[in-house]
Amino acid sequence: MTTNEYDFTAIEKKWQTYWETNKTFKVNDFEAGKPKFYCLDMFPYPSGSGLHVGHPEGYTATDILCRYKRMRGFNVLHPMGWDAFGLPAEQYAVETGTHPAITTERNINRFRQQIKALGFSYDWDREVNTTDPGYYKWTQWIFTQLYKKGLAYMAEVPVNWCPALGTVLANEEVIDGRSERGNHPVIRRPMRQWMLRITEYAERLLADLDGLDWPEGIKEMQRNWIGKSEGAEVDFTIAGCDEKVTVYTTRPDTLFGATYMVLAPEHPLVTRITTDAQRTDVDRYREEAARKSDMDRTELNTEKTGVFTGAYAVNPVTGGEIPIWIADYVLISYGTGAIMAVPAHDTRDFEFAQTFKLPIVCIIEPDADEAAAEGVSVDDVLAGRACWTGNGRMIGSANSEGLDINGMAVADSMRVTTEWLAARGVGKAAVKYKLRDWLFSRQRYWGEPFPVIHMEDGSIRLVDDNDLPLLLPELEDYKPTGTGEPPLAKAGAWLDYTDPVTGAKGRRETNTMPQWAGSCWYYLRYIDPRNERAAFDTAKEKYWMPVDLYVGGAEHAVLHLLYSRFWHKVLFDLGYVSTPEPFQKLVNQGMILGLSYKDARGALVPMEKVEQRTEGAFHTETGEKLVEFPAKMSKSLKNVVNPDDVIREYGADSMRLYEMFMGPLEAVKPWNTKGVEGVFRFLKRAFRMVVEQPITDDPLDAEQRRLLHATIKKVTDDLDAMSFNTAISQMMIFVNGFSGNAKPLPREAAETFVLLLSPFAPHLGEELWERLGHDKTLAYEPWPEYDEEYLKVDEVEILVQVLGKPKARVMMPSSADEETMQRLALEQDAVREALDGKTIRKVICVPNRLINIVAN
RNA sequence: GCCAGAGUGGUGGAAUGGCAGACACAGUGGACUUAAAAUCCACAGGCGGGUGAAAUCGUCGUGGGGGUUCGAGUCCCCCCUCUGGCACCA
Repeated sequence: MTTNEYDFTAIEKKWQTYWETNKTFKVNDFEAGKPKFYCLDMFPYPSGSGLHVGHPEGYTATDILCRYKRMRGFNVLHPMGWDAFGLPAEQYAVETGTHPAITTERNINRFRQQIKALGFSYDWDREVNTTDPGYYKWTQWIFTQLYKKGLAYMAEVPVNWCPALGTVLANEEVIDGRSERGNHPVIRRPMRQWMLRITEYAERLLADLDGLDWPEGIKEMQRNWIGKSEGAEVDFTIAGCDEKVTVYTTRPDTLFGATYMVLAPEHPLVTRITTDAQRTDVDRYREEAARKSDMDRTELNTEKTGVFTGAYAVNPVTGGEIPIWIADYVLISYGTGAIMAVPAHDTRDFEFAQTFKLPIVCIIEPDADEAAAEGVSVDDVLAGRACWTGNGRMIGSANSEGLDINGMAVADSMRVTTEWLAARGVGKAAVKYKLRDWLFSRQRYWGEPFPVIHMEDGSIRLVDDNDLPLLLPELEDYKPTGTGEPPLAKAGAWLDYTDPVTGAKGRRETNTMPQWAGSCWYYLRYIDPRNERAAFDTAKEKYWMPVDLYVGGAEHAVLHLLYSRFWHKVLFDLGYVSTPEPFQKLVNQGMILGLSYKDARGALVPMEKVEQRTEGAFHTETGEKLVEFPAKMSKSLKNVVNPDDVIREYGADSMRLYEMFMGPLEAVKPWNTKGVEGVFRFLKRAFRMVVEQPITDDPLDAEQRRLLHATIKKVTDDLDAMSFNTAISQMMIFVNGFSGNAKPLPREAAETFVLLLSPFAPHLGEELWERLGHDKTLAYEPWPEYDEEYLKVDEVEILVQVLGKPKARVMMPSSADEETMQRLALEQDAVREALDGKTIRKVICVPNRLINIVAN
């Protein structure tokens, strides 16, 4: 076995077996005297196509950190599991007749084997699987907790129905009117569905973002998604009847400019206030709007449409009557579903008013400078010919009942108006969120069954905790029914329920939970994965939580991360978890793009049609010269890189190292297999350096010691900052310095280097450690320390600049003071020449760096 | 349209306001070899001048334009391009 070849296949197999049989990475709860470090990867959906190179990117980063933290004395929790419910397995089942449970198991086995081949230091005893009844028992239990707390309810809601998938989708799963998965058309349709009251947590989900160490961009996306706005609700009475309409506005101060009102077509008041003369038009418009999908409603946003109801509302500040219209640019689902239109100062209202010739009254005189900068004529705005949404001075905004906000600044005028309205009982300050309640049911087979029974008397009963898990029934036919009825409606006897005591009958819920359910709390199950009495032990939870580092793709910025935070807060309120937030620090790894080329038109060319010649890449058919243009890996472009191939060719350590060497973890980076060869060469050199060069016990010389300690410092600092690429560069510099034909290698340098390298290339690290004469794993060896003293050098090259231009480079003692530096600099011929005939005005000395002489 | 993030050699990328291009990839030249692979050594931003060839030298250069500074890839203002997200949310 001991050869002087870098036989990565044998080495990697040997150490993977060693770690597995010795349970090297088994982690104990409550390890005394060690700080804890909970490091979490977003667990994968085990698809049929196996791991792609994007998966190991984040996993490698966390694995390096975990190995580093162990060596720094931390008790590290680093688990892995499977997010295995979901649509692809079910669709595959429909197509091939293979039960999803079978496909899922097969895919999981493949994923596990591929992940293990990369040598990650997971504690495999803590593996979880969301489709395991022992796991989803507790997903169902959490649902019952939500229900008991009043956070789960059923409602008839207009949903995103996808006929092709035979299911409804959450708003977040619909992109431009099509399904996120599969890109099928989605239409709106009312259905009775389970909803979760995430809106009740909107304020806390927003406020608690501030304390999280997450990328600013992700936090901002969540803030935008929650979409808090502050304003006022204002009541308008309807002329000639007892009804009133409440509108929501963020600008109550513009009430004097409200010249009409618009209700969403679905607003319940529309039928009651519409006059007979207008009824035909209104009904027709409402029907059209109902048929339109969200996509149609937003796509056609160039032209405003609407219909007059024939009714009038009374403006509470002016007493004037304003016409009430309906238009689909007002959404029933936001605010109160009704707005007061201020066309002079709102672009949408302005467009609508122009289309339908409605009055436009200016009540903000634009700030002259700002208007000029925007290219807007103040006269046009004052005359109602142009819209002004910028700053200005309130005008024409006073009434005879004590409200006068003319000339006030915006903040004041809003406050005064709201107070005036509140005093008369016709308005109040209000806060609104864009966030909607979470549509939580799906018409699918492969998901967690709801632990719910619909009793014959119409009541809803939860399955008793002792009867959980409610197992998903075996079905022959899990095709969607097409009617919106879920596949579980075909489950026969499974559906029937009879109360063992009273004999009351009921039918089980046939919807299943969305894929997000299982992933909402998996990080808690890792803490105590085999607990049969509880989802997790609270003492263990208290020990491990919160997650110290969570790494995954940015595609989960709002969905998974918002849902998880919501469930966590509910569990927190119920006393089951000890922290208000689950994930203290979050890092998003960037996507890895595939190598691809585009032609002169900019069209991407599949890799099979690209021919490499010495002068570059060419199209095999047209002969056209192509330019490199990295693109998302896809089957159609034939640029997908399979980790198995890379491991076979170069080994897992090279794969790991390359993924980290490509660039910053967060950046989007193109894959280039040539780059793997580069790090592979580095590992081979490192191997030969330790194995072939004679190891001596001689002390290091000053230069060697400096390089060794500089490397410890750089690698340590870079690991703390997660700058893996520059840490690897430094190790390359180290090897460039120490390797060489038969050059003696001091033992201290060899051992230290192996320890530094081991988190990155753990198999090679262990192998070299063993060859250096150690008989047990290096996984818990103390991390090397550096000494600043050794980093110092006696002499440094100082750049001498004259007027900022480099003129000379001079070796100077590193301790040289400013006077010495200046004296030595002025001795240089080139410097004297440059200063000839000039007077020195100023000398800037940067110790150990440069000296700049300013003269004229 | 709005909100983030990013633009540096042929390529990936590096650089507490202090010599831009570390470290790699691709490339070129050389050594070893019957040959290739592997390995090792050297060169390597553009332009110009220079030379047998070099060194040396000059000059331009971090998306574009301004500014602050002795000094800007880095800080400030404006603009352009790309990527991601949101999008009639009153």
